[in-house]
Amino acid sequence: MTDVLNSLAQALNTSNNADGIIALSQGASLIEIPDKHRLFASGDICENFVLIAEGTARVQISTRTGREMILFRLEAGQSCALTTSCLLTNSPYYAEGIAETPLKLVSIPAASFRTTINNYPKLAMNLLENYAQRITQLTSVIDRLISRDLGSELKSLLLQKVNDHQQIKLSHQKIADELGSSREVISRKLKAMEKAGLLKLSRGQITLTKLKL
Amino acid sequence: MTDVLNSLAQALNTSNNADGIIALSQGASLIEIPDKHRLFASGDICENFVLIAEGTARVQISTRTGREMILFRLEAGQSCALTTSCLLTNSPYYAEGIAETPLKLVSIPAASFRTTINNYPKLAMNLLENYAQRITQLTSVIDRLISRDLGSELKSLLLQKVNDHQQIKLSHQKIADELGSSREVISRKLKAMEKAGLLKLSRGQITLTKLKL
DNA sequence: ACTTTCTATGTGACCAAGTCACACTTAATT
DNA sequence: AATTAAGTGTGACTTGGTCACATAGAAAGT
Repeated sequence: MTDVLNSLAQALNTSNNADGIIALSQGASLIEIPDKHRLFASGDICENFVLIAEGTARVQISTRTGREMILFRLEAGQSCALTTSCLLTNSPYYAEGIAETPLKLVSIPAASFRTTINNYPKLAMNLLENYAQRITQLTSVIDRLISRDLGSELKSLLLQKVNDHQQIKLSHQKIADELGSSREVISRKLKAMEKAGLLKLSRGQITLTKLKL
Repeated sequence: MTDVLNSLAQALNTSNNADGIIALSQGASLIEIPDKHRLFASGDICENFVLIAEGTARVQISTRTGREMILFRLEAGQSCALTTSCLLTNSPYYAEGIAETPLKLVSIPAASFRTTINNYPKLAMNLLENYAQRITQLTSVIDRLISRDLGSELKSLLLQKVNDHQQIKLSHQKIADELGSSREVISRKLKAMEKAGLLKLSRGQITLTKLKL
């Protein structure tokens, strides 16, 4: 149980709010999740409030045809806005959550969550700030989707993911998933950029030669 | 000032939390806005927390080429999630807000907002529930965008907007704006549906004949 | 080393939707 | 009646997504 408390304190950044932590911890449990595990799927009903104590996860949405798009990532100390949203509106998930590393989660049953949040403003504030971030991120995703300028989206993703040796170690499929596009389209765009001398392609890796923002 | 308090109480649904209302009202003001007025534009910095006391507004995003897409609408008693989000993350608006009727707004300067929200959990809870709704709506917008099945989107919009006489009184441009599409595309889709005998087109109005969900 | 089996990539054909440019039509105004 | 503005129609073109494959490279087993 000390683990749970520590994780909570660390995650919520509220060492000075022991009451809140104790209250929260009634019914709370610490869960360990392996890498790549699916935390929730589209259509699932949300039954627990979840806070990430350790690791990172991604939240993505996908189409019938198997195309995916990453909405945002969650780091330690963050709660999933979708989860809270589903709890508060009693609606099912629209998206799915996947562990990108092994995770430690603090899980609190919906019932305890609803009562606790009323008593502990710090938690509410933490959630609010979290929401604020997500709203901004979601709006920017929409902005990207509606603009449909895949070329520049691709460029900035490459620049964002490039390592110290001018390399990007991602398959075309992973890139497509990040951008909500399809593998073939990304392959073609990259091929064109290679022909233009901006980069060099090899299996599972892209090496930038001239590409600047 | 009584007006402000009444609006606040009504909007927040917190008649039993007079303290909060009074605290909030320090620096708060009641603003009247005419129909069609632009409340904020993309790139604006947010300086006030805003709560709708009366009327409705829409929040939309637009591209360079002039295409628009409605993200969600705000009714009386709701705060704009984008506004709160911008306040909390200190980031500019990504979208714009337009009055769809004459509005009465309660406006609270950013400074008062930040301090007040810590003291009044009810307000935080109200905002949280609001956020929860917006997250759901934004996610569903993304879902629609990524699926790109304009045909069925169009159908359900028509069914949603149809009046008692099987008519929809919207220009093709307005429909395109709701769906984030372009006028020409909507015109063509509608034309095709007319040829298929599902509806009848006339200037500024569509009459459904056979269309069912 | 060789074969099987993944996973990653390349490519053509086709389709859906957005963009551009412009014509045409109906309604409102002067 | 003439003019203006708003709404609609349409062709040509472009981008991006889908489908159906072919090919290539890596990894693992025999």
